[in-house]
Amino acid sequence: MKNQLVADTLYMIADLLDLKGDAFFKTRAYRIAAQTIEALDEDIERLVNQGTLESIPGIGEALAKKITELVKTGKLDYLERLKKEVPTGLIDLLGIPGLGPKKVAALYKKFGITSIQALREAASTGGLRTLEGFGEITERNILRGIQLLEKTSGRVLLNVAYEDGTRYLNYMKRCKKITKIEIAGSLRRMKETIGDLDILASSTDPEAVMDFFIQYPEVAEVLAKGSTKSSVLLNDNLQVDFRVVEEKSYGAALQYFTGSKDHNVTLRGLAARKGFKLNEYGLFDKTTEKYIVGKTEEEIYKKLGFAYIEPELRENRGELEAAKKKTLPNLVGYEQINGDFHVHSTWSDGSDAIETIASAAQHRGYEFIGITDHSQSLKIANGMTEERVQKKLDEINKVNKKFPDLRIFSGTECDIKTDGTLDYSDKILEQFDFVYIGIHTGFKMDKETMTKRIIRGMENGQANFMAHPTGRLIGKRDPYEVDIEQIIDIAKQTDTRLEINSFPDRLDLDDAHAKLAKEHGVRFVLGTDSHSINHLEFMRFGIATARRGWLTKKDILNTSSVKDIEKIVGG
DNA sequence: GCCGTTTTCGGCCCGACTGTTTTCAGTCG
Ligand SMILES: Nc1nc2c(ncn2[C@H]2C[C@H](O)[C@@H](COP(=O)(O)OP(=O)(O)OP(=O)(O)O)O2)c(=O)[nH]1
Ligand SMILES: [Mg+2]
Ligand SMILES: [Mg+2]
Ligand SMILES: [Zn+2]
Repeated sequence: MKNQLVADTLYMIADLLDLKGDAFFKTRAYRIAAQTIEALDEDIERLVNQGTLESIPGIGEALAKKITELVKTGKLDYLERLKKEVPTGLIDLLGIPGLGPKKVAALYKKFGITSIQALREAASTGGLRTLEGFGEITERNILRGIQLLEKTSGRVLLNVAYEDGTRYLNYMKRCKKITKIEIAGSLRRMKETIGDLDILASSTDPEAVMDFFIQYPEVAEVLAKGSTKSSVLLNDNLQVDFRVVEEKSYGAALQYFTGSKDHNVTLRGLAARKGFKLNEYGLFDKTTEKYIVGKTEEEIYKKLGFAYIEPELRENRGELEAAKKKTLPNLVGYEQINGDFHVHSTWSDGSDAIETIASAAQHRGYEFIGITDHSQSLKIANGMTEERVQKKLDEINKVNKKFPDLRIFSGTECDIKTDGTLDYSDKILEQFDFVYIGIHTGFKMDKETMTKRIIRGMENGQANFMAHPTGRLIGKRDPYEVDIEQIIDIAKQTDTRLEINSFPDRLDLDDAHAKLAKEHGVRFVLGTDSHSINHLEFMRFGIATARRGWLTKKDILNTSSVKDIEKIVGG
């Protein structure tokens, strides 16, 4: 797929045009198109060949022409000419916090600075202050910005941000001046990675609350501090943005601060067309400026003609249209999960015994737990030989008797070998209550071979669930090459449920693929892939991913009763 | 550059904090 290449090229053009000082709305159009293409399920090459690029919102005649040239020739004349005008090194400088296109362009025009190294030298020798709009403090801030850029690690996994956020919130709740407080931003939307934490509070004494906010012991640096808004950097380099408003604005502020940005921009645009003004202080009459509502999110969406939209859906992926038509799905709830299908025990590479896992599962209020150890060829993970399988089944029977209120399902995470056959004979597979199949070795295959391999696995007849269907590890490993649309079709045909693996660095299927699969009639299971009982809590991130994929209770087997699950597996 | 049940031209979300400025531009949320 060339989608990412096309998107990256459009982002680059947008940056270069910004640096050139081109019209803001033009560069925004490039970014919107880039974003749309990045999120596209379809192969852009197909659209190019069909000549249907312009059917994509945000792509018109001019962009379609450029994209077509890029996809067909691998080059884009327009970009080559731009690069001659604007050095691409300037794009790196845009990554420095506090520096935008105007300042970077000024630095280039006046001093010929095109690299971070050159900028650092100029700033540290006091060489920038002669430039209009630049002073001593600007020089210091630039040096600090370069340091921040170099040490900051980018985005963090959802669970890391979740823990940081929970700790900060617990600290803030000790502030007596706060009447309401909660997490907003991408963490409230439960996105798979988080760029920074966003926290909202209401108070009649914002200054006192701001002081309390920056007193948090984990704060390494205060980046900005005002009466309604402050930002800090934590010791672990995560940034935290904090806003304080009055209670009558709390709902409007929560709506604003939860985002996403695209959702907000679209919603505000629609509000304006109806004669309103929407900002973080409330919904106002555009002409009289009169406050209409703002205390709760619900009343804002309602006044604008929308059903309430759950935070996980606010990505401008069609939720506003659905909310208008009142066709939003009733999302699966965080409390509706009765158990976990994917847990490793000491029989393979898990660190806890089956009985320990059972006890932890019961403690979580689960009605069932599925023990899924690795299959025989996965020796590196202590995969189980067929003889050991028998012993493990015996143990599960015994432990089941000790836990009358918990059903322990005997499962397996059976490897799909490179030729698409499964790692156990049918005779063995039949003895498990359920069978997960998955790819664990031989990731580097061409798309067609990998797709055939997985399809053969699903068509085996013994497979119930497909584990982590794309094999990605967020920030560490790209998904293997696979035709996900074909996998989805065959999953539907063979009644193989696709997993939403809930381990934070997997979240696989991801939200967008889950949505796509659901639209094709596929059903799902959630599994944490726990290798220790401490991982069982990752279930919430799998549920979040399911919600972000517009899934409902009935899409997910884990919400069923043990009796109903037994009709499908383990029967 | 895109887009259209008020428009094919003229809009395109709206506001806080900072530094350098004497009234605001730039950057960021
Ligand atoms: N209306 C409006 N709201 C914005 C804009 N930029 C950000 N916001 C709102 C929506 C965002 O979710 C929220 C927090 O901003 P962040 O930059 O932290 O983004 P977010 O948390 O969504 O993603 P992140 O994981 O932090 O990158 O502020 C904007 O340009 N306009
Ligand atoms: Mg954020
Ligand atoms: Mg933020
Ligand atoms: Zn596993």
